[in-house]
Amino acid sequence: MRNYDYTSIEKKWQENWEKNQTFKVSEDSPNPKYYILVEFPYPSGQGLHIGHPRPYTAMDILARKRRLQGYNVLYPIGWDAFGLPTENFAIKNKIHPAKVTADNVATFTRQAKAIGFSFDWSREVNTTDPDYYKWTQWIFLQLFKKGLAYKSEMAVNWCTDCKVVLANEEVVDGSCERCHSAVVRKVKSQWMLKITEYAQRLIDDLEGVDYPARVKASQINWIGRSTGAEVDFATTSGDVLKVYTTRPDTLFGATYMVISPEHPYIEKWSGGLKNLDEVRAYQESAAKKSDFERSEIAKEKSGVKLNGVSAVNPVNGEQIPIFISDYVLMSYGTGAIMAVPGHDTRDWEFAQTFGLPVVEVVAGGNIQEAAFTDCETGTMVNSGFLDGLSVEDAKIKITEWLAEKKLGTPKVNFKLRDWVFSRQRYWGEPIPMVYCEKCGWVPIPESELPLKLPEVESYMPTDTGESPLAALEDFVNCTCPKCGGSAKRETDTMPQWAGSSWYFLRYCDPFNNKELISEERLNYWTEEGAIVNWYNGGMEHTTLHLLYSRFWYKFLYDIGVVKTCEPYAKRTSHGMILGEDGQKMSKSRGNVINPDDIIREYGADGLRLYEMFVGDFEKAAPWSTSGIRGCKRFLDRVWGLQEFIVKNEGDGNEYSPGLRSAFHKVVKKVTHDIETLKFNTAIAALMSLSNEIYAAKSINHAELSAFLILLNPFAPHISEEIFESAGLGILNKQSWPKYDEDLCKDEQVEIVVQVNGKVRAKAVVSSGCDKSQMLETAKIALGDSLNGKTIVKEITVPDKLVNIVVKG
RNA sequence: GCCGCUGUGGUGGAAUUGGCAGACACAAGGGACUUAAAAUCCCUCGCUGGAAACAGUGUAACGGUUCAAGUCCGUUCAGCGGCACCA
Repeated sequence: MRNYDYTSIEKKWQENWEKNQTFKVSEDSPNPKYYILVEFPYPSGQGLHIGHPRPYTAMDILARKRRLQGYNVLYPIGWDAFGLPTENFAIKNKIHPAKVTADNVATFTRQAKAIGFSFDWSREVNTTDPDYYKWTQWIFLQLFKKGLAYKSEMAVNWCTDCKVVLANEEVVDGSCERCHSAVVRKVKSQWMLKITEYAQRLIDDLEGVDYPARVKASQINWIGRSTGAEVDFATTSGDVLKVYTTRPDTLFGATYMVISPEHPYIEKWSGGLKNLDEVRAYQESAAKKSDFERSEIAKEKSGVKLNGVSAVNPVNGEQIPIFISDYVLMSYGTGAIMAVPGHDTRDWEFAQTFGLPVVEVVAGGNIQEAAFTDCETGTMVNSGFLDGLSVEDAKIKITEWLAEKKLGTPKVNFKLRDWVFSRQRYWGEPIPMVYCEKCGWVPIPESELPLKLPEVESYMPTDTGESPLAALEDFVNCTCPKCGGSAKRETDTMPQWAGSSWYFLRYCDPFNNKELISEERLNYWTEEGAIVNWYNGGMEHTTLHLLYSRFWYKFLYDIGVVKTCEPYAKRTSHGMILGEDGQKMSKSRGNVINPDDIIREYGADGLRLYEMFVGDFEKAAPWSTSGIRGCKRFLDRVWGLQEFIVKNEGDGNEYSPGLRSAFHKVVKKVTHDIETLKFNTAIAALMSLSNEIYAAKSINHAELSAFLILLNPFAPHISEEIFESAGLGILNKQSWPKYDEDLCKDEQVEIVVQVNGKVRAKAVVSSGCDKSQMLETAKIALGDSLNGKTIVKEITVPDKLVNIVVKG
């Protein structure tokens, strides 16, 4: 027997697959389709991270299994290649970002191929390819035409280090998701996408898809739906101050109002304000604060009373003061609130600070001590016609009352904000819009797509908040497509999330330059309410890419480009691979593992097997060098199985009697475990089976074939090699082994014999025997230990256990 | 604060969903082979007592349901993730 020379074996099979285009998929197959998707990587300069192979191997296992099960499998890959790190690297090293991208893609490709992923490389897409981003731009134009893309002057999140605007989703704990630098507010004119228009559907349609509960919960949480009412408060200035509240039932307890420091009424009222200087000073200090400072919870409530204007509580006619305070956000609801200090914690704190009256309108707590916010148990008091009602009933009654008096309407609100879609950087898709003094914002004609990124001298971001493209006069100056007059191009580019919001569609028809995707291809790949059957990706994208791409897909559905309203039928999420020290891998911690080193030392199959064996796929797992050694040891033993190969007796297709049930059981286990992402237990079952074969010192062709096919998705190279050298043919042309439920059972089974729930003996019975036989055997096994005791109860579980309950 | 999740040996983790807790590995210890080491193979391996058979005990803590609880229910503690001055 040859040595297990994994390096040359892996190379041999990778070349074989490439030459034979083994994993190339076409639409003319008679087999049922199955579309498996992994998140395409951002090709960074560091090369493939040791964490990448975890999800990619998992879905590769599924893809290989599905092919062996007779499906026409699409398992594609591509590159999400626009982005800041590439641009920054290009600036630092004075290389064009396109060149940096090409180099990085080459490295990633080499590494991915070396791990033996069964991607269909012929469908590779790259978001920075003009033939690709032509369609990203096209989608933007459709959004604009439907009024879902608009330019707006607004306070945005500005990363001081990246010098770029961030979407809300990209701000984590007040700092930049990517570089962790401080994020400040900056007023800028930005392209926005109306994702809020889809908020309700993004919640509702989660019902029909198979996502992990935590993913659904996160998205619902992020969208943040609440129900309540908008209520109009008249002011002494003769205006109507509209507020949003989830607790209209507490209206009688509203003793003051608060508006955001950015509220437009402040300008309107400025003439009549006696303390305008104080108000202005507060507005300024609020504007200076970063989002993080402003949202710090522990801090004291601050604010300024507006002297010279007050409001009237519509239910009881009482005059109440109006304050400005930064605890009221302009971006949520109406930017103004009615304050009910008795029943809202923030209002209570504010009232304490400013010595404002606290009125109890829901009995059940102690409002001297703290706000009583419970909606379940309280009873309405001090509330006129609401007195005596439960909170729930009071909400209904007051809402009806408000509607009748035309003072308020029921209202649903969302925390979700529109998506800030402009980035002031070079390396992104140009936004295909021009600004004309006469016509305003005008889309460029679709025939001019793609609007290519021009070559520039300097990619340096600017502190002024302008894109580097703004310095290019040839690019900026253009003619208005509508009136032919002179106009200027938009110089901001799209965020990285743009290209990834629809890439899975392009895989179905990657070279179509007439349409985003052809009708024919779309029909072929769409089924059962979605296009992608199974999408695996990181939890960190739950409220970013996953939400964005659902939004775009719904939009494409609305304009008739796709056939279903959800893109992904099933979503799963993998855990991270941590460093050996249990910390996140990072250069600064010095705990980074390089996949190239691992492949050299343990082989691609060893790496794949280890990453699948390391633990629960959905949980984070620390890297372990001795752990991968164990997996390599198993592969060595698999190689060693070749010593025990014997010719089958009989017709040559049968498992040997001694291993028959073991094989059926393992086929069943591996078949099911892959579907539920329990790769670790599937591998454990294969290890056990291998140990049994070692004990038997014999494996016939039927057994070897089944064993190798089961192992193949996990360790494709070694399994193909042994399969071939045993004269069994080409493994990837075989079909997935079947199991027989009846043959999974052993003829004799060991049962546990308990007395009063404690194990007292073991016994062997024939499988499936009846209750009386089990009891009889159990009593023999117990011997005379039951003497003198009264049997109270006898419990039997078929093929498992007998429990005899005794007294005395 | 709200929402979601998790807690099992020295370690990663199993346990057909209520039926022998610790599968499969890793680490450790002992042995075989070797001049030696590596590799490989064999044995031991939750804790307590015992030479052993075995007995007791044990799944974060306490309580409950049940013939039977890691699994179900209640309370508490600890940790992780998401949201968060969102009215």
